[in-house]
Amino acid sequence: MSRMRSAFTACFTSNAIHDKGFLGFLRHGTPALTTTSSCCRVIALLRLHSLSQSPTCPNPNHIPNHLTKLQQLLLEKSRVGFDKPDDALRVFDKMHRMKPLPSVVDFTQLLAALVKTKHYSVAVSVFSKMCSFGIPVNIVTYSTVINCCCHLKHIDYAFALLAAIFKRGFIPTIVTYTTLVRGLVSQDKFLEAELMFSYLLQHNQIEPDAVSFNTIIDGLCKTGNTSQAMRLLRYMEKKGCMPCVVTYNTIIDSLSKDRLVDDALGLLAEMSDKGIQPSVVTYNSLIHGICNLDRWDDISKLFRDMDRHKISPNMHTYSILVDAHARDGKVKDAEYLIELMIRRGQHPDVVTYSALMDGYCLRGELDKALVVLSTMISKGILPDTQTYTILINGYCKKMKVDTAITLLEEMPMKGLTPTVETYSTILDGLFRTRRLDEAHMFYRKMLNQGVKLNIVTCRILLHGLCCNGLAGEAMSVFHDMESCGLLPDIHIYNILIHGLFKDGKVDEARSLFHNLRLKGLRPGVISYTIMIQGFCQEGLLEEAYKILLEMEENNCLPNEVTYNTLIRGCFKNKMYDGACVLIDEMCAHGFKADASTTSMLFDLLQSKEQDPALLAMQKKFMP
DNA sequence: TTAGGGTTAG
Repeated sequence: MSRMRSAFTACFTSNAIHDKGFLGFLRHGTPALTTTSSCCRVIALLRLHSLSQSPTCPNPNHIPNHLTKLQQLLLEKSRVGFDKPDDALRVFDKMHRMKPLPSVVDFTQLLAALVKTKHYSVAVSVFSKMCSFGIPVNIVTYSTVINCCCHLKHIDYAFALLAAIFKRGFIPTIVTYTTLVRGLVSQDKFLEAELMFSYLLQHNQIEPDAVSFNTIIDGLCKTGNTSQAMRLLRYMEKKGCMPCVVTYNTIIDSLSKDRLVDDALGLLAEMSDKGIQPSVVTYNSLIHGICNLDRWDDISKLFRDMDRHKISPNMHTYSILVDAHARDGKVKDAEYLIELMIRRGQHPDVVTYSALMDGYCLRGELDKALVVLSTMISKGILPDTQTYTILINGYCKKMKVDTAITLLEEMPMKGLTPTVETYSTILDGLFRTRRLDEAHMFYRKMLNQGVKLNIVTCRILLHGLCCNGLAGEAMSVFHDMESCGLLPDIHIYNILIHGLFKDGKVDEARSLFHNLRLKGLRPGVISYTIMIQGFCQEGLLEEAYKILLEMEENNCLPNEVTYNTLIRGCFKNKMYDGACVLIDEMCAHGFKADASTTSMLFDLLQSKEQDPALLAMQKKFMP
């Protein structure tokens, strides 16, 4: 197991750590910016333009007949894309033999057509052919190819192209820079993205528009800095750059995910004050957030609001609802929602069906999940990585880890790449079935394959070690985690404290618990209950009771599990008076004795022991 | 003329 530890360190030292940094120019005061904004004027002009044009808005499918055949083809293809990249290559072949040579715009449109159908690598190779044939390119061509490199995760190539732009004397535009910033964000390099954006602003290299602000706002939200995203929204307004529906949607979504649904609803109201029309995406994010809080009444309100705005629910909306019901165990309702969406002309996809499968797997009804899978396949919808992960989880929870591993091995043959979640699920399965050596080997394999561990993998690893009596090993892994800069959360501490108590390491458990606040973490009801259980096990009833008082002082109310744990502790330690008081207190809070407490109580009431406190208790419960 | 464009579901 110590090999597991060193492997763990190696993995984390090579991983980038998210930093909750925020825009330097907001933190250190605002430099002189000249954003009084041609961008806003452009937006305003565009708005006027679209308003005045709207009655006779040109048909986007209409192709003017003064264009050459080639131009017509390219215009059409840049709209719909090429089905087969080979077709684009053939067109390119013809183009570069034409005399006179088609214009740079024609060639750039060919690239745009490839981007449309996500054939990024083909676009890059066409571009390099263009360069070697000496076909002229311009800043738009470069920006298009930079975008392709970013999508291909070759951010270094993208920056090499920026260097080439400077070398050839072209001037990058806001689009070029925003594309690069977006590339950095998508590669988890948010700090660099932020640095680049604020540098460009400070040096007046760009006049940021809503899209460029949205890109940074998106990055802030994705790195857990929603409040900074809010500040940037206010900043862009102050600078006269109008936020758009996407700006709001990005922040509303992030707030909803942070469970701050009321703040998100506040932004919805703000949109309406400013005359910004919400979209179905706005509502979907809100519905998702509200579902997570089980505020069903609010969902009906939102649906009425959508109706008022003439916005119809789409596939995402239904999928969110299917998922919420399935997770809540209401699989029949989830099934009904799928029927309803079909009746309303929406087509459930792999996400929708997988959500339903997950619902069945969570209930342990693997057979029904498999029925959903075959329904899905019969409709021509192929399972994806997430579907496999859900099924693998279903099999692991049923202790059928070998079948789960077979599914994992099947994935590459189906063109699917398992994610860290897929691997972590199997790791959990191996630990649950106490196949420790295999868990170890599997973990090594994960690391060798370059799987980037996340906090959930750490939880599974620590939990697996603790449950198998290896709390000491878990502690070593935990210290490595800390020294590698990965921030342990409260769940990690709960797992460790529980494990340490199980191993009889009371002092270590106590000191971890006391360190929580130093680490900026707040113990929750689960943490306190684990402490109570641990102390009770060790016969330290006084300390256990002190924890109960401490949690109340800290406004963390004990729940049914907390009371039952402490009451059982009293029983075990023959503290029958205390148990009686606690039982009354528990009932006064509306909680009940659980099965295990009840059976202990029952046994005690039958007992022939002559303890005066026990006799008093017998008198109380069996008068 | 041509490019970034996002945001939502498992």
